[in-house]
Amino acid sequence: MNVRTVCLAILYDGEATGYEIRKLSVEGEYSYFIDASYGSIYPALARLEQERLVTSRVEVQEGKPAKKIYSITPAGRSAFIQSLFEKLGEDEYRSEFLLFLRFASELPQSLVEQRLAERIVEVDATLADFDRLKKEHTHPGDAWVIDYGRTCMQAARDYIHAHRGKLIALARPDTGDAAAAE
Amino acid sequence: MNVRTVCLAILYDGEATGYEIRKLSVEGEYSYFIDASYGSIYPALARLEQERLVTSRVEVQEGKPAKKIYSITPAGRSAFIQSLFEKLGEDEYRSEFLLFLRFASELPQSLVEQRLAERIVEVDATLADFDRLKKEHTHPGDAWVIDYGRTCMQAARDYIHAHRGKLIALARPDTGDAAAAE
DNA sequence: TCGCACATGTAACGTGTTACATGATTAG
DNA sequence: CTAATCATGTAACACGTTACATGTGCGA
Repeated sequence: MNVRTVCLAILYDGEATGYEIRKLSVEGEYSYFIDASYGSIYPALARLEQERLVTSRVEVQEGKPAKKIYSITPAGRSAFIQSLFEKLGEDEYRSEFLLFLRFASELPQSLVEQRLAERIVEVDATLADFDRLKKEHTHPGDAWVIDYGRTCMQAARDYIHAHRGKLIALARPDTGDAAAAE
Repeated sequence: MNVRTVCLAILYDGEATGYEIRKLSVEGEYSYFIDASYGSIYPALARLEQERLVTSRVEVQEGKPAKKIYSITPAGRSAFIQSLFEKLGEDEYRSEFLLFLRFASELPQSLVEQRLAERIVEVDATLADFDRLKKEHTHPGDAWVIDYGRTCMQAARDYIHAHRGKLIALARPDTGDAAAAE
């Protein structure tokens, strides 16, 4: 899933500027799909405009920089939907956190304990964010997808909570200093 | 989490060749962390050797190409563990499947139904793979991490199974042809 | 005999990030 | 007065993938 596709998906639901798309992709509902920067969004939108899949109009504002508002064209809509018919890319999950936990036996107990506690707090925050998102959702499929994410997150949270003791027991008892390597 | 770090993690548990590392990262237990190709692994190993974090020896074989077996050095071990003390990168999850489902209302019922069914089969295969992995695991933290993955996958599977009807109901009734794009 | 498994490596290419350039307004 | 928000865009860089180059032995 590239920035291009995400731009089309966002514009499918309504107009937006590059600035807004970036915000959605970092903080909004799309942050669970991608995390795009300006350096990728602006060129992607320019290319989509060249290909006539989106159009733009400039809105001058007083006190603020001019906005370039993008809209999806009928061709853009059908290209996007068409892409959903084609073979989808595989889901991918990358977790440095899990790599860290895998090496719990080589790490100090206090660090493992701290990271597990932090993670529970983070997951709870994400769970709360899902609730906010659910209130704001516009798309009919949104609620389903948000609840899917919610269910997985909740399972992760419960697992960590229930089994963290086992991992902490595996870790190296603290020695006062933080020498754990070797 | 880059290829470099994954190479160190794999070599932490024992010697391996670039060829084997790639296999582990694509089919093996590391495939849940990364999916690296030769084009990234060989240069990464060469660089790690330059930095003295790994060493290599060549093993000539009859009938097969010579192997270059890499081992981690004490400096490599401590550099890797040290990296786990530093702030970890965030987990990331990218799913074209969820993007697809979000647009269920724009897609034909039969396609949505098919993709959901396929996904259940895939998740079941992954679940079975976790069981295989658990039998083969060497690391003490492995079992915990595998069960974590298992728990999340199981929750995803159950959710899809229980709620798929809702999404299918949202989709466009089939018309015979596959015209769903506006 | 066709293609896969073994095995290493490079070059071209794609895609995205970070940092830079620019600049007014507003909230603390 | 300082930092953040709004707003667009480019250039340098990092990192990874795909395809190419090379070659043997084995099973279907």
